[in-house]
Amino acid sequence: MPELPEVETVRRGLESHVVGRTIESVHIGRERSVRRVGREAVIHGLTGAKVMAARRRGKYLLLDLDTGDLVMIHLRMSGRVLVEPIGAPRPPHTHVVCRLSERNGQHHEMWFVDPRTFGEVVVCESDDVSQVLPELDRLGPDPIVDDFSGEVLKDRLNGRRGAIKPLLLNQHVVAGIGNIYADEVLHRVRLRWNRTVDSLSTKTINALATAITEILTEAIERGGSTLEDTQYVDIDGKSGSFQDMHRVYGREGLGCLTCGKTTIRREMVAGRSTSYCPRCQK
DNA sequence: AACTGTCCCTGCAAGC
DNA sequence: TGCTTGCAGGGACAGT
Repeated sequence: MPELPEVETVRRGLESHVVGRTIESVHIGRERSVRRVGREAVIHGLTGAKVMAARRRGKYLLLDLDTGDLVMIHLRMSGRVLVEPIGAPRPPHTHVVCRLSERNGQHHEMWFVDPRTFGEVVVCESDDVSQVLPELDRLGPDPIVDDFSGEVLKDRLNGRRGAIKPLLLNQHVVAGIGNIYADEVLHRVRLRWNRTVDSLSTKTINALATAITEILTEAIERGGSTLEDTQYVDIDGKSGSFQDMHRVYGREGLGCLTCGKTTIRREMVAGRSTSYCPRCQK
């Protein structure tokens, strides 16, 4: 599933392949992918616009256009952004196609591909961002692009109750962590998913913040995690390799790589599968 | 205000 | 073999 490291990998691809180019034409194959503002607004907003920058906050990709408009792309569960030469066969579920201006004698298309159609593409005027994309204003700090530390995390957890894992998944607390990295972070800090916030010492919260930054950074360096089912790939269609470093996620029934003395257990927590080592994580 | 459960959607794997 | 069922999951939303 695309989480912060996967989205960051896509952002870097956009930076090298799309920033500086003009979108010459747009085709929308499925209305649902542009449901928020509609087909006409996306076509009108993108056509003829030059992409000036590719940014990211949490799992949200943001493209600044020379027209002053902003593009938001969210991959949700199964979205992909691909850049391929004109004429390359489009995969099933290619819902948005942008023809890019020539570079080094080559024309390319940027595709938004999304089998499960939870993802979306939004285009709006910069002045209207808060109105069209109110969730951006509610995001917690991004551990990579914003200042982030144990102090910041403690502040974000202040006033919140309950189990730590759902809070790590809450984008209002910290932006960018999803199910895979929540489980991996908790394992590194040796915390069970159900540990309550009020049971965590300052020292533990500091360690949690450090693990968040470290794991996300390591995952970015490896191009994110590509799982068997959703087949996340980067903008060139290449897989990530951080899945090889997972110590709990997707390892149910396998031996714990940390203690080597028991097997990884999995249970459903708030509708999400949760993997942990019952010996290492207390 | 902040928590929990439900829903959106498709592809795939497991089970009968 | 071919169907049905369950699972994967981010985030908006409704209900508490």
